[in-house]
Amino acid sequence: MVLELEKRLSDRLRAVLKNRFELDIGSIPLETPPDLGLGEIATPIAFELARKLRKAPKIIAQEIVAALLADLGLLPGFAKFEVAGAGYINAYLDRAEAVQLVVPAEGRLPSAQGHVLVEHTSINPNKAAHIGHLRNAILGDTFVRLLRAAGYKVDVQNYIDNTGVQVADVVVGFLHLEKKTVAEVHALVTELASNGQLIDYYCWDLYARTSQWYGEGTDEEKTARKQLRLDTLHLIERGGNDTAEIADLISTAVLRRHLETMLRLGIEYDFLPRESEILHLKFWEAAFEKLKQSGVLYFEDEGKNKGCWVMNRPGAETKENETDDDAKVIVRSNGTVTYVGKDIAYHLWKFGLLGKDFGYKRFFTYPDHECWISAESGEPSHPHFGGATAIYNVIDARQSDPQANVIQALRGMGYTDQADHYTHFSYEMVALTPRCAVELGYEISEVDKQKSYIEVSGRKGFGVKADDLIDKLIAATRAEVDSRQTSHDAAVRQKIAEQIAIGALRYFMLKVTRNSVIAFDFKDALSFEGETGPYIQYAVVRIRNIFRKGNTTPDAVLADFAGLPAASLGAYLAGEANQDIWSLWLRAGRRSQVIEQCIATSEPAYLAKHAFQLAQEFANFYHRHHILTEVDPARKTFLLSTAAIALRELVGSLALLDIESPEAM
RNA sequence: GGGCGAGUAGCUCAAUCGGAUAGAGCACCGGCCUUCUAAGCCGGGGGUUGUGGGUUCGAUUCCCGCCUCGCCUACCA
Repeated sequence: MVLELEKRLSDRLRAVLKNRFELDIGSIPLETPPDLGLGEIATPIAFELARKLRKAPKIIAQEIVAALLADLGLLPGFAKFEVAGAGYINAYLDRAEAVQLVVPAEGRLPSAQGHVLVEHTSINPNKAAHIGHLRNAILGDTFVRLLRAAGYKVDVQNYIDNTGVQVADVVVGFLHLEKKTVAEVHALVTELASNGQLIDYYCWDLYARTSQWYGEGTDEEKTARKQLRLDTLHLIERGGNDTAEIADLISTAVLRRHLETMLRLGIEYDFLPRESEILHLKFWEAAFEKLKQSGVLYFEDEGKNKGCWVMNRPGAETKENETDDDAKVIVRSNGTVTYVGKDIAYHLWKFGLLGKDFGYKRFFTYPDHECWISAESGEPSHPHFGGATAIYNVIDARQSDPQANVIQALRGMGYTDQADHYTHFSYEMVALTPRCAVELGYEISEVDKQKSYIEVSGRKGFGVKADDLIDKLIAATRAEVDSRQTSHDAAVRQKIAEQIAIGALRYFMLKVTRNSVIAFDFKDALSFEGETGPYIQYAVVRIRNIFRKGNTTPDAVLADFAGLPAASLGAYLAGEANQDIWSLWLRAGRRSQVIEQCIATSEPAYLAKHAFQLAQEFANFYHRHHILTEVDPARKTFLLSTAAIALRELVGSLALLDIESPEAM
């Protein structure tokens, strides 16, 4: 509703400025006044025009308002306009008309065009997922839901680096610390699965042990171990040997665990491109030719990068006949390609610019769709991925440099449109508070104790595993549900506890904007009061109880609502006494506006905030108006309608955050 | 050294393109359950927005200097 009315207003303002002042203003700045006494929509446009027109802003505002009022019929939904302060123009909505716009639909946007590819999660398949990975996946998954709500066709990808050093490190652990053969590793994977034990947990410890082992022993031993690590990496990259087989076995088993963990949070994927295929299907070779042809890569024959193929960094000033030692190495002097090089090839594929494709195999089945994985020679019949018009990479802020290099390469090759539609959806890490680290039994240094947070480290095995956190949250909510829901049986209580726990976790990760570090603490994460998922879910449960006790349904109530005359609607929404009700309707009418804002800024936190504020306004309404004891039947219908719309908007907003709305709590 | 980000209430965070009186939650203090669920509501104290300048009708927001913190900056992936 608000989005629609804002569009009407800015169109009308543009027309007024054109007719009256012969001005063509591209976009009219609109904002929300600080309180409802000053209207619902405001514009400070008169301030901007003051200098251009050589007039006081107040005079300009008065002229604009006079023009708007003269043709008020051209602006359905608006009641009046006023000049306030030094020159603000405040618009007051026709409240009865506005709520009638909210009832039929909210959350719809003019359908967006385009095929979008979102990549998220992308955990190295060598250990269990931890809280940092949860932030990534939850952010990505929520953004996918927002894009789909706006009408985009979206494919969800989870990139799997199954041939990297991290996988190599656990393979070194299996081969040289545990001295296992391929057959023994195979047996271990089977045995763990049959005992209900988790391979990713097993690898979590082994990876930490191996990392520690590299740094132990004499200098000679250290050098030898380092070499062992490199040799193992190369064997895995090459493929077709026992070492690579172990890597494949482990990374596939761990990957499956990651998909299971994420599914607990309702997160699903469409395609899992793997680095092994990027290597074996020679994506890089194809990209290398294009990069050389376009001049993005050049051979350095001087300076510290002598013998390498390099590219200039974004913003680098290139001087004639001078070696740029700051250039990014893409092909090393020994002929091997760096990570960024492979990433450029992969991103050319994402935009359909590489001239090559993966093979595809089925990998994981969700209730309503299949998740595919890359393969050298796949199934004959398969969907096609890649060839997107816009991409979003949910990757933490520490990788902004390599991401910028990939974008720079695309731009350098002349793919400016693609570069413009390449979004590094960056976010800050999840760290632990020192208190939390101590609670988990880690020994931390005096220096770390003074910090407000400590970075988690898979290498050190330092962190909170995702499944452990989810289990802990469910246990905590289950205890609470058991004490409240004595009439429900255990299965129902468990279901409710899971919905609340997952809701709390997702909200916890989403309420903070992307670029702030989350200092994780069990105290905050296990809190279900105040600005949390459960607070919002609680509002939903209360509304459902009203309908249950009132023996009616939202649909029935809204059908009656249609029969209410506009005049009585206006009366129910007018004045100071009803301001909380109007405020709730107004908030309910903002979903489309919020979705649009989230997409424009790549920031799901605005939707989380919106859902919370809506719940808060409902809680306020709930305490001030006792609905079921209202004696005037028409007003009772109106109050019930207010609850019905609040319910619809709360459930709808939560669904976009993939937070379920329990029946009881 | 260079690049990026951050510094806002005791703590954790918001604040739309530069807009009106800088807002929430937690914590603390005081009230509210025979009423549609108290995972709730109401009230209270709490701020020189790191610091010094500048730009202008207007700065938490933009520019410059300084201070503090984090991350990135390898022929690692």
